[in-house]
Amino acid sequence: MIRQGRRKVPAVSRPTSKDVAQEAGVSQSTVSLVLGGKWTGRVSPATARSVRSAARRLGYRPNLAARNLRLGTTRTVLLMVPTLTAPFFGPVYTGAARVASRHGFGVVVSTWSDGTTAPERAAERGAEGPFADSPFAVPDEAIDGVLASSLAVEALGEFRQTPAVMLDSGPAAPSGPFSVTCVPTVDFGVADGMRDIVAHLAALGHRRIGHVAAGVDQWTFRARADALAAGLAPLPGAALLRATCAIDVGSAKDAAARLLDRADPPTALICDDDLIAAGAYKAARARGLDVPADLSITGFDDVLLATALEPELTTVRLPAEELGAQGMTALLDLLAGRRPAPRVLPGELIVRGSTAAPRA
Amino acid sequence: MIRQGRRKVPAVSRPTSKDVAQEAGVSQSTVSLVLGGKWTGRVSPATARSVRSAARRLGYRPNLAARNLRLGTTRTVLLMVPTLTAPFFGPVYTGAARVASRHGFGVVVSTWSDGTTAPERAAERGAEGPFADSPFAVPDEAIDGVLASSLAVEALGEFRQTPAVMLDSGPAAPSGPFSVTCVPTVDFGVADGMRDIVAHLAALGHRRIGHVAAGVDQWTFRARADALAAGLAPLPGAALLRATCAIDVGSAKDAAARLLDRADPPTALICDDDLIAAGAYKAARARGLDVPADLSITGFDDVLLATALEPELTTVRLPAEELGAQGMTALLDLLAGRRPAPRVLPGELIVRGSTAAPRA
DNA sequence: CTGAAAGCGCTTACAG
DNA sequence: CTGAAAGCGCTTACAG
Repeated sequence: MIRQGRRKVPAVSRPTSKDVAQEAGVSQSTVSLVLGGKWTGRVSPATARSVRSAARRLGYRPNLAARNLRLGTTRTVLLMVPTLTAPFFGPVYTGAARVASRHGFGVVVSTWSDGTTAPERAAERGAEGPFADSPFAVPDEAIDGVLASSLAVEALGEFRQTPAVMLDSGPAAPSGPFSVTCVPTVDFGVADGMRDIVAHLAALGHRRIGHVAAGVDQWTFRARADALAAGLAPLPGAALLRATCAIDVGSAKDAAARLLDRADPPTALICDDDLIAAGAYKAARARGLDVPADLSITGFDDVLLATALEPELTTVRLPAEELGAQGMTALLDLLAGRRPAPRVLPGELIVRGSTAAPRA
Repeated sequence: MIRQGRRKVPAVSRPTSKDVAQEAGVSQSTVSLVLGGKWTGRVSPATARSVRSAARRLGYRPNLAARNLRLGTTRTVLLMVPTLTAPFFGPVYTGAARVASRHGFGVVVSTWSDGTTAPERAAERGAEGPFADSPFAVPDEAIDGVLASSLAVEALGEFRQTPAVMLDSGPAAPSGPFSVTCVPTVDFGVADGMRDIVAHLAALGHRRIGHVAAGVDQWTFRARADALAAGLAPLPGAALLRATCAIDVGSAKDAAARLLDRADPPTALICDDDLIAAGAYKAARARGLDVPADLSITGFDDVLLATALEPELTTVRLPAEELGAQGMTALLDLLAGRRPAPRVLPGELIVRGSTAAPRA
């Protein structure tokens, strides 16, 4: 009986394929063939039946570690996202896990801004487990591929050998150890979404626009800023004011306040994220400004919060769950030796109650 | 070279402990001893050094499948939660993953209400992978233990052999295949939290109280209802009205509306969840009621949404991340052969802007 | 149609 | 202080 330092061996050990073979009166190979679904033409139907019933009787489940060792595959994929505490990435996980499970793959997730930083983690793990020098909770040998949110570009260096797909990182090469051609991407059409927002606001009559921007140097936010500037440029008399903040309600409130407290405040606030929009609502309310009568506000993402706010938020819906699903599909393609084409998921402008014509 | 149906073998295979041994001019056993940290007194410091540097030079990472097979352990734990799309469980995961990673354990998560039901999943997996008859994305052989949200009680039957810890399921026996004594629990002090809410509202002068209750038959919600009734009972002239809903904003809005549209509407609404409170805000606004002047509203959980609402929500903070962390600590204790005592995490009343004295 | 055997990469008694 | 060997439970040529 194996006995590891801190762990008791289960009272009764689980049946193996050898046990099933014995029970069915056949060899281990036959059991493997039948249970692995590769028996047709090689094992008689009667034998197959008896193997199956023996397996059921014994409650046999194959040992995955053994299979993985033999096959050199783990059927596990790593999802790297900044956090699971904020609203956006839960659905990304859900979508990814859905398609993974459909193909017999599991998903483990690694986050790096949930309180602990990567280096701290490395130290923590090193303190206890051997070989624990990866900054991530999941060692790279345990996975077949990685699905990484764009923020993870540098971290990807860790997994140089591992097939990867980048999420929302833009069509250009991430500035890491990778070239364009080797990392497939799935992106949102954020530029189109921003153009739709600008067009919507312009049609309502807004000309002085404030941009409450996420202070994160990332393709997805640069693309938003660029599209906003481009969309506003042709409008006669248009002005663009910008304030930058972290992606949280408090920081966003402050940034919005800076814009609203100007001598010439904007009549509309375009926010890079729904969370930022929530902060903008607060800044408006604190100044007695009615949304949307005194101030129009827009968001990005369409997370649950967007419809919980009052009035409900006009925003661009980014299909987060679909991002996870498409990303996983691309990764599975890659693992199967195919070359997935870059994909773009269109954002959709959802007009709700937070936008209206500016006061005359 | 191994070659599996759908997967290419990596161009250059990863170095094994045998390669390291050769590079360092020692045996495989010595490599294992050194890298496993069990060498002191058994291997000379000089040899240890040379093994380490050989490992570094080759970029050696141990093969986890092999280690798991040998040790009969996976150092992986399954977290079963209803969803990762709603706000509460992200932090639970974060807390669990944090302590797990500190002990060299990984966490995989399994959700069952994210669109797909368990039986559907089983069918899906069966369609592709062999042996895929578990309803969960993670087969039970691949894990050492499970951390399960109370909603998962029936699902736990799947993992009869596996050490488990229940989260927020109450101190009594879950009505599944387990008895009290065999499943450790970590619970929230929801009854105390509810008592605090009632006391707070009563002190403000409220007597007609509406309970917008989650229509889920679960210990945590039954405990809230019981504590509410118990807290109100001694108050002279107190009345309790109840409406039931699903835990989403739309359903909650309808339930709150039913209470507010009565001839004798309540002056305060106690909601079982912050999401439900958001629905109550909407029902109030739709009727032109000011919160908190015309109607006080309280929530439960203190998710991000609570401070995004306007006015900010008075609620009971349930330390979700701590639940995950404590649960994982208990599970790790269990795996180490210890008997973790049941734990209760106190909720804390956070008074914000959504509660005030009723109108005279 | 079926079985005996090799081997995936580790860890750990055991023998020197 | 160090090495040779067994064995974890699978899958897959290979031989009958």
